[in-house]
Amino acid sequence: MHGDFLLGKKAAVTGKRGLLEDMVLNERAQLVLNSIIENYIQSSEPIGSRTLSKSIGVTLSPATIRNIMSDLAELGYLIQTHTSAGRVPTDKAYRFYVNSLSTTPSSVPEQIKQKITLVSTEQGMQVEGILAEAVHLLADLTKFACVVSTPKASVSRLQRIELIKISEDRILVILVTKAGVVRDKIIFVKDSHSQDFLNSVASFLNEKFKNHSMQEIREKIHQYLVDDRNRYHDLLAQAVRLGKKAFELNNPGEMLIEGQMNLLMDSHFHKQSSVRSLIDAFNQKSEIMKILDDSMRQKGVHIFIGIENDFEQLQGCSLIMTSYRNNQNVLGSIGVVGPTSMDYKRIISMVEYTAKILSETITERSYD
Amino acid sequence: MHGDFLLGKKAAVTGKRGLLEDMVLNERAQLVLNSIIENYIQSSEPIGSRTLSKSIGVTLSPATIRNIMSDLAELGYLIQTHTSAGRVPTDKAYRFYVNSLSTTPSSVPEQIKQKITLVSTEQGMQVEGILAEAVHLLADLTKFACVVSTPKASVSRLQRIELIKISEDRILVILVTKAGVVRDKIIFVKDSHSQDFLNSVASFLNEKFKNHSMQEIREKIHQYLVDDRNRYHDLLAQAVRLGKKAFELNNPGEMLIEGQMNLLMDSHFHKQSSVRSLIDAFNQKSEIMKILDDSMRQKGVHIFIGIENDFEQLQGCSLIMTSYRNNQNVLGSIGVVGPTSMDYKRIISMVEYTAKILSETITERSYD
DNA sequence: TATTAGCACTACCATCTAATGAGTGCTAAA
DNA sequence: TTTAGCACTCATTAGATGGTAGTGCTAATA
Repeated sequence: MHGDFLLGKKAAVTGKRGLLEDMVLNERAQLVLNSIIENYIQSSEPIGSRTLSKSIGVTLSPATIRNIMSDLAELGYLIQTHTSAGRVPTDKAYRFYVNSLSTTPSSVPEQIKQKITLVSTEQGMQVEGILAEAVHLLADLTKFACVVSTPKASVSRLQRIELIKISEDRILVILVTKAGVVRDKIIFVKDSHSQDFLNSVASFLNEKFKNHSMQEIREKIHQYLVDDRNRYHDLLAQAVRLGKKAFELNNPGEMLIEGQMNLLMDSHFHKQSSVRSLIDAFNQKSEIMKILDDSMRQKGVHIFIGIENDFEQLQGCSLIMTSYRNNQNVLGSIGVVGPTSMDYKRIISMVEYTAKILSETITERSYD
Repeated sequence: MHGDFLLGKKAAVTGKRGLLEDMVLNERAQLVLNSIIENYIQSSEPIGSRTLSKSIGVTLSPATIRNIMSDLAELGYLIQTHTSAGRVPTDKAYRFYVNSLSTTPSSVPEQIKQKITLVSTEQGMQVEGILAEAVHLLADLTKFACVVSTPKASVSRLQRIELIKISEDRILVILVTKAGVVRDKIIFVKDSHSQDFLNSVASFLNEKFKNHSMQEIREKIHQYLVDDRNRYHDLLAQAVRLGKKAFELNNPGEMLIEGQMNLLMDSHFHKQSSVRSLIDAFNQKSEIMKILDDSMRQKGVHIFIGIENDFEQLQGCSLIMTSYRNNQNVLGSIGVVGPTSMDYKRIISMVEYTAKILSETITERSYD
């Protein structure tokens, strides 16, 4: 088998070719591969041996490069669109590239830093407005599609609850969280309550639960409910009953998408007929929401390259996701959806920095 | 000058060719023109005389039709993409077509009626959620882009105001309108107030202004401010001062857009390089907002065909807009953005019917 | 033994050509 | 007034061609 000589010392020593975790590309192969990837990211065109032999730093003849490329192809890092075309990186290659990037954290160019500022905060805007601005900004800078999830109410702590009588059987619940998010919903009740009574209930709930997380509150209410002692106390009993409904989480979580049109303009998607599947992808918000939720739970930037996406319709894309937070909690996540051949270095740094600024802005805004 | 014979009796009698309002196309010309338009709407391809002579009901030879077409072209109803191509309707032709449609109000096919139902109302969703569903539905049915403006706070009447202390200098204002819209914003104050005090102020404002429109409230507050008598009453004075800030309208009004991607898929925009300008159009939300606002003030369906749009970037599109309302007020508007060659009959009826259902749903939801 | 030069081969791409066909305008006949 | 006939136009398509950028393989070289 050819290709063996690309493997680093470890593999050479062990000689076991099947053990992939022990196999490392040798230095020259890495150089060639990275060079191909970076060239391709720039030009979006298949890279040939001659082109590469010029652009690469080291002097290697086209023929040598051809040998290396041939082996890299055999290992699954490169493919050819047709026999006489140059080579194009595979998802596996991008993964390799991105992994090698992550060792050296990229710095954001000062020029871009200046562009990433959020002004909405000055206009008395609420969290949602700030998120809208952030995602718009990111879409504008990257020229890809960007998504952001709105803060999960469940992780945030209660600032205040209001109960407003709408009709005999409807009550408007307004929840204000410490993170600066205002959520409202209608609950339906069997017995009519006066607004005065609702005020008492609300002030009871406020007193009892202020600064507690929604999760905690739900648990405490559950405890109250199973606890017999409270039955004789009418206000308490009603408060708990209403509170249960009020704090039930039933909003599936929302997200903002911006710059979908950018993607459709992108030549990578334009050429392929994958446009349709992209559109479908963005219409199925629940799937994208799932990805955003996942990357909320992890630290740092999270990257999904092509086939790595669980969501099939996005397997032609790469996703770069990260979370944002206030000083207390991780609130949600923000990220970019673009072609697999995106400029990872640049985009990662932009997403990272935008999330940082967003976190700072929202922290400022928090009600603590 | 040829073409004269197409003009109806009126014009023939007066003989004045310059007076366009007196000039009417004769019956046969109308038949041909409408036939061309309907054919083109279906096929999206230039219509030739032979094709038309077959599809048209009356027996007219291709040659005759050619003569008529030639004259219609001269009058500005048709153009050719190149000398030996069939004819394509102009914006003027669509305007003629749409005007002739409006005399016979179109009925919505039962099949489509069934599809236009809003389910979000069952899940305790608020107005914004219902709007989101409506616009999504419309985009899905029409396969074009759809927009809807959220209810203007100013036209709606106050249900309740809440003031929540956030920090020493920030107060969260929550406005609940009768239309079922909850709006929140932060106001900044110089002097710190206790939450108790804010509660008093809020209950004063609620008592004083409940059921009044925001517009009225602003006027009344203005009166209070210029009225000297109130200076001695501290609570009142503070309430008015805070109320002024709280009721200041500073939200530019929001809108939801859905199905932009549909447009980019549409062959009409794909062929032309007008895609870029479309993207720009949707990024400049203020312009679209203006159109939505305008059509809020008028009754019935409002149609803008191509060049008729004031907003230059949309001059390659047609817009079909109408307003929605609760039982008290017109709240906002909803509509479709599509190619000028859209199936007006179908789309108009869909927009009309969706707005009707939306109005009914929101009326049900209103807090009266 | 690793590298390189040379060569035959492949497939895409832009350009050109010719044929096709749908359409027009014009004129003369019905 | 309508229609048939004819010459003409122009977009589209299919083949043909040369150029180019790439490959793989082999033999020579360091």
